[in-house]
Amino acid sequence: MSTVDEVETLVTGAMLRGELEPGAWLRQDELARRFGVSKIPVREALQRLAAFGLLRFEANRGAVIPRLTADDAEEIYALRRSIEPQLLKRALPKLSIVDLAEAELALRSGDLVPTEANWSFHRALYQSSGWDRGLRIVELLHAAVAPYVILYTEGLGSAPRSDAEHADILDACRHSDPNAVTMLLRHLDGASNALERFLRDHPSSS
Amino acid sequence: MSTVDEVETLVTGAMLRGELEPGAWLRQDELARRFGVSKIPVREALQRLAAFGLLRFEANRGAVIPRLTADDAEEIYALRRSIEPQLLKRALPKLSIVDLAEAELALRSGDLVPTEANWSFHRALYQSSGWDRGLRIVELLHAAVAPYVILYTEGLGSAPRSDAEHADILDACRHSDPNAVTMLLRHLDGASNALERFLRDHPSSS
DNA sequence: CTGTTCAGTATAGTATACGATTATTCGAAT
DNA sequence: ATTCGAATAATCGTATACTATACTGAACAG
Repeated sequence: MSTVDEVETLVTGAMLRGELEPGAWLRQDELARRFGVSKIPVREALQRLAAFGLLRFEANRGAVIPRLTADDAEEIYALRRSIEPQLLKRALPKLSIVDLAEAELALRSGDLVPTEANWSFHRALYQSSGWDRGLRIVELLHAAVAPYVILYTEGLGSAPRSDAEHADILDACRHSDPNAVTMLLRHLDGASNALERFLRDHPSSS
Repeated sequence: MSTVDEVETLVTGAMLRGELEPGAWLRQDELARRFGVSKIPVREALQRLAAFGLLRFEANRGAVIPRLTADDAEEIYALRRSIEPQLLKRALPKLSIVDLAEAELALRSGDLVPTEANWSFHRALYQSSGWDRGLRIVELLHAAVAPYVILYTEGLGSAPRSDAEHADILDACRHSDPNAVTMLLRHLDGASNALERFLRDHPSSS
């Protein structure tokens, strides 16, 4: 695994855990020091993430985590709803014991940040689809909304509604029940509505 | 526009025009010399493209244009069929004179490489959707299949079937006819089948 | 007191340099 | 003639170094 890969993993993880707030500037020297490398691999990793809009390079000002508008959230969830059900549909007949165990583990791990646990759960169910591009796109869509999902769930203590839906989906997956796909769609609808409502009520100060 | 952006545009364009064959190695020094810059911005641009799977970095061997399997093509077209109709649907009521003119221009420009003209046409119809992430994802999916589309259309002289479908779609768009969306879907189905058949008949030597 | 100019500082962006890894060449041995 | 291996060349990946741009704050003018 190259240095660039490692830095990318670390930064993506930080985003999924909500450690990088919207509007925050990523100081290249600081990241380089923190990871014990030079700026070069740091910049290359950031460019990868910028390719997906996970952060934005502004000329001579560096990389910033963009603030999302309600429209952004609408787009991101539209993309997720387009792609994720297909990933699940393809993975459903191929789901292994390991996949199911990982999904269950993600559900039980109360210590994880909810957004990271959420992605672990979804990834476990998708990873056997064999569609690497789609999986990667979806991961970064998750990371893009993570900072906001954390904002609106904090205080709620790991949304019980979402947890229940996850459990239901996992149950259906255990029986290779194709209803899992429509349940996933409804689950995404709920998440989408919640986030869009939050963003309209709390417009990020530019 | 930063140096990295320029290099990225040049390399993406080269891919869309099919100037970079599958399996080809991208020599960083050579690209740097060709563009009159150092390796650093070249590598950063390549990392952006690698993020989408448009090329792959192999440890200590550099960046290579991956060969597609029929499964890859299936995934790519599944993603395109998921995303592009939505882009068109959203753009349809907002299509401007300029968008339509650009689309028509792309149809008429017989001198362009077919894959580049094809993307010009589609982009013209999608760009008013306001969904930048989706647009970007779709562009790179186009670029990913371009080398193969060129292979199987060469000799055929700009597939007349596809051209006719484009003309029909454009016509529907002019009247804001929502049928344009289903026509687009069928168009993608046709392209998908053609490419998958080609790849199964001509499996790329690893 | 407010606005503006002008150093000084911090940071980004790119070029150069160099060790590390991989590919290639060429001669020797079978 | 073919294969093996060591020396050479080519290329990558990253660190260091330099330049350019943007931010900060103090001195000054209005």
